[in-house]
Amino acid sequence: MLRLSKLTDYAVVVLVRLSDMEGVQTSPGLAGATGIPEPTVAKVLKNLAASDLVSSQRGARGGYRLTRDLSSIPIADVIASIDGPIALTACVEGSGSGCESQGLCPMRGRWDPVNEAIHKALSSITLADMQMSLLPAFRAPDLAHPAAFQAAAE
Amino acid sequence: MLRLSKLTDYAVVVLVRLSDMEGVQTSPGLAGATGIPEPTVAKVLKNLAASDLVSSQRGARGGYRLTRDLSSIPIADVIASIDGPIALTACVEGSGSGCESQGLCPMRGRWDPVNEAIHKALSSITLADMQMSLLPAFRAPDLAHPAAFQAAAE
DNA sequence: CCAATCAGGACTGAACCGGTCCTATTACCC
DNA sequence: GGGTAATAGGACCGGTTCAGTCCTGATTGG
Repeated sequence: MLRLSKLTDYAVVVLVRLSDMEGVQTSPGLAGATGIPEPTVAKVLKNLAASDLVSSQRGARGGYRLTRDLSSIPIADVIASIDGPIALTACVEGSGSGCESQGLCPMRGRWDPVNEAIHKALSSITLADMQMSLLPAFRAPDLAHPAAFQAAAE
Repeated sequence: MLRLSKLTDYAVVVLVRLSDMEGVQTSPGLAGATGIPEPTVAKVLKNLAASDLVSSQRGARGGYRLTRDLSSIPIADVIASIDGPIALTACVEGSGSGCESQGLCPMRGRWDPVNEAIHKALSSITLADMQMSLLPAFRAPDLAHPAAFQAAAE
């Protein structure tokens, strides 16, 4: 299944949206433009800022801005920013329960080639690629862009 | 994070183990050989049998057997067998809630290139590759192979 | 006929995730 | 200088999903 968190999808939406708009954008503003609830947008942006995918400016008239072009942001970076490091096994991401302590981990290294292949695949796709794969209808005329199901709830 | 289910890891262990042994193997036998709890092994084998990765023989003296060589089993098949189809978004795997009904899905197609890249990456790695990437110490002398943490609990 | 084994589903307890909210802290503007 | 608008960074709760177990059939060999 390889489930990807929904937050990561929101992050892509927000980043693409951010590239469509000029200047500094606030998180309430982006929430309105994307239809994603404001607290959620804020959470996503905080994570993205911590990973330097966007730069933040505090205070009144503050907001967020892209630090680089969409074509310079591999999707792997976005996933790593929201979901943490890309790895498939619990073994890799320090669950720490008995694996290292025993010195003998049966699955040590087994998934390494797989992780590597996935990481490589995700690094070769940029947000610009994903933006292009969107249907033209959703490519941000004004605010018809995002979460239609959210809009229905309002 | 891209979490992969633990069952899938078990499946790899069992399949590799199965290729090390001659003839038909029972699920209690494989449980003993791998250290994985028997009900869990049985569950995994049922799924693998349903996907034709192993063939089953019922009745007394029955058991499981590999249907093809490890080098002919891409890891993508194992993941699909245990975790279901490989797709990252909830949208793809029929959650059905309002997405299609509205005719306008904002994330429609956005993740397609990513899914495709991942699927391709996972299809290019076979179980034989994963077997080789194991440390020699764990490559099945007798039953030193698997879950060391399980063995410790017995 | 009996025992061993697979088939298939139901069930439960625990972990994870999405989403919200609250309290600082910073910077602009009057 | 004070008020306001915005980010920073947590803590927190509810729902969902998953790992693991068990139970009841169906099948086959002795």
